[in-house]
Amino acid sequence: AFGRTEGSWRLSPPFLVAFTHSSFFRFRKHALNCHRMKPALFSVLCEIKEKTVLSIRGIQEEDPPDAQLMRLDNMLLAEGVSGPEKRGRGGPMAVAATSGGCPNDNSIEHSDYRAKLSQIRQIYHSELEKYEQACSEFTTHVMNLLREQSRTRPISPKEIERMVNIIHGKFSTIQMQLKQSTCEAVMILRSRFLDARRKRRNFSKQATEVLNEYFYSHLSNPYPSEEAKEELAKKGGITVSQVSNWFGNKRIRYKKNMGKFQEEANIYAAKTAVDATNVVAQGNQANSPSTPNSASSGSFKMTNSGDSFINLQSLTSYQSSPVGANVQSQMDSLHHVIHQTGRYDTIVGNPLYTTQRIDANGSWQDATTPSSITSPAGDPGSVNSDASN
DNA sequence: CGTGATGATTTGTG
DNA sequence: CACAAATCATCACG
Repeated sequence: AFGRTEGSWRLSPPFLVAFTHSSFFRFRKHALNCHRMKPALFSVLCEIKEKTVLSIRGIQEEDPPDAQLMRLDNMLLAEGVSGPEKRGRGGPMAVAATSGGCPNDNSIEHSDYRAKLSQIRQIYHSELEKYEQACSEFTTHVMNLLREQSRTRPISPKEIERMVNIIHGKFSTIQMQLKQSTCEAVMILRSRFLDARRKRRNFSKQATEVLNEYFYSHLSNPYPSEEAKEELAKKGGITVSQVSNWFGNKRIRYKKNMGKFQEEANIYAAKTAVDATNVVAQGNQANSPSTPNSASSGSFKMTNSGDSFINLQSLTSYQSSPVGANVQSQMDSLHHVIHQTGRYDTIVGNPLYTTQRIDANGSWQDATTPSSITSPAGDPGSVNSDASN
């Protein structure tokens, strides 16, 4: 009767047969109860029972795979399969819309993942519920049978309890199977999602625009702060980690061969330098070190004083005395503006001081270069004399 | 289909 | 943990 409800659980037939057979006795029960030998028979049965039950008693094995079940439980909980039901299931709707106005493919993939996960969760929960229901049903059924039989044969409450425990044990192993397969499904889904995440989609025009703008206007120190990253992420409709990835890739690739990026650099520098040039030009004339530029330098660390010094040095014809390091971003822009306005004809295939600036410096990251700070006149115009006429 | 561009991941370092 | 560098895997284009 039990196996009929759902074919999937594997209860061994003998386990069930023992109880279904009891109906066979039913029609004789009355006769038996009324039999005059019944008390005697009962006592005999009790006697036999007395001997056998003790031997059975010792087999109260506690299941050792308890730890594994805990592990599965924990994983399911961590994966959000078990635990509180979060949202409506299944629907391909409901995407956590990104703040940017851009169609973000990542969220699409994510929602797909979520949908499938919730599907798994739904199945898991319904199965679990079914199991529990069936378990309690079966338990009460068995208990009723045993109670009924206890009138004809000796059955102590302890035994009933033990029986119930056995049943629960059986069902819990089934549950564990369910949990295990659910875990597997989640793992498969997860790995597939990770693979899918690796599937790359190019950023939107807007995103690359914003990122490149920042990169080339902070070329001497292209390390956006956390805030700046968030800002860029918001503007570009991508995540902060994507911004970080982008800058990591960009830095390494830019450094690797800068000639390839010259055109791009000029484009973006010209784009952002329009306002910066004015400020710089004024700043140059006034030569005021304390003028805080508003546009390009937000909240930056600017720890590379050596770098900035070299930058300024490369423009000695414009800058008579050292200025605050926060002007350097405008310098970066200015570099390219000069390229474009002054020597744009010769720029092709000839990476000028931009290249050499980086080369002379070695890298962005640790721009200590202690030598040039104390002795600025060490190698005066070797690098930049041609560029700054 | 080959190839460079490009986003993401991995590995190693401080 | 942020970053550099190497590497992977896909995209986009001829």
